[in-house]
Amino acid sequence: MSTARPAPPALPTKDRLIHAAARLFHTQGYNGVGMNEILAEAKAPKGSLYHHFPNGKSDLALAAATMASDGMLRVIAASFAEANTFKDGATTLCFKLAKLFDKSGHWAGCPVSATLFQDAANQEFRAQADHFYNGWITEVEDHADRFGLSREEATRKAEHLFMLIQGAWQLARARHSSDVLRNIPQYL
Amino acid sequence: MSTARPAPPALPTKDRLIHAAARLFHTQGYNGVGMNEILAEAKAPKGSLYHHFPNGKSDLALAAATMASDGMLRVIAASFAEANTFKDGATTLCFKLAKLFDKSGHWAGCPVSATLFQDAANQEFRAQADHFYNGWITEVEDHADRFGLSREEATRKAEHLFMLIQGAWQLARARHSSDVLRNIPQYL
DNA sequence: TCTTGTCTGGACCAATTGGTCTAATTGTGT
DNA sequence: ACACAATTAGACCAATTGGTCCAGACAAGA
Repeated sequence: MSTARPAPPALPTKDRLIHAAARLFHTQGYNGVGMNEILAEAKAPKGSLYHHFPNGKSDLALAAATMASDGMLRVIAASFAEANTFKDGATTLCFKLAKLFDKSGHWAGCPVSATLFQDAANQEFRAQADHFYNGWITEVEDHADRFGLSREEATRKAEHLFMLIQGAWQLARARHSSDVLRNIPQYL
Repeated sequence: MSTARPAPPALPTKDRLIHAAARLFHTQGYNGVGMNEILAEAKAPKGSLYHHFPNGKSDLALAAATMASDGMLRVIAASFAEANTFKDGATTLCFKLAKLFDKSGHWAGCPVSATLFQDAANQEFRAQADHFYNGWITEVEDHADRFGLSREEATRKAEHLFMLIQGAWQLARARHSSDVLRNIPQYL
């Protein structure tokens, strides 16, 4: 048939690289992933990588973390969009994250810390991580505002939720189970 | 003076290796540390390392994590030992950890996850991390018992504290500040 | 003193790391 | 058809990785 095309990669090379890097980094950590591994996963040659990301691995890490952070913002928005109370939104968020964790094979870590918490010397990575985290907290805060909470109370609740999720996620990895994520709402 | 001795390394080689590995791992992560770096830090030759730790890097990581976990158990015990309420003990613990975080240059991560959360394939590491985390939680639980809480309530409170500390620690790294750790008690 | 086992020192190794470079190919506007 | 940039392909590189190996230093018991 004339429709037997070689099935083009669907995504442009640059995006395939970012997606491959994001997946590998947040599963194995920045230092646990080699360029060759990323290249193989993205089915791209070395030349393309250093064409799109002149600074190599670190550029790629920043791009991957940015994409992951944007995704998290969307999950947060979707969770709170149709909620009637803060706790409702937070509960939905926890369940959505638990599902994502399960889909990753009960292993993936926080995409931001796994990708950007490299070593004490890399201040650029640290600053970016701070920026992403604050973005998530602000997003939750803004939704909390909608429920009539004061700004202080909104900040307090948003940071509390952030900590619980990060902490539960860590425990979930160790236990290979997302139960602890689903149990978060009892602490709110 | 006759006391100008060459100052022997004070600690036996094996312990120097464990200490060096522990410090480097929980600052740069398992994959961010090379054997040469550990050897240099511990001032030990390669032969000694593979004599004391026949399985090399992974043996060393397990030993380092074990030492770090024992240290954490002692910090927990010290915090709750002279406390009159659960919240008192938890507060002391948070302040002690904040101090440790500051001493590390506002950067060190959780010694267990930084050392043992390598990749999905390494089940031995994951199981050990689970074991250490449960040890910490049980330690807190036992102290909660002392204050007359039911077993369910003790477990609930201990896990809650664990999550808050882990999450706050993550945020503290990104922000380069231990404030968030000292603020934990307001959520208890 | 001689021996036996523990520990140290470091040369050496194959494999992999992140990265460079250039030649070819592909796409686009004229 | 042509020119010109954007992209791809992959050979190649120095440096580093975790690990092996063995000759010798050292200590303790006989």
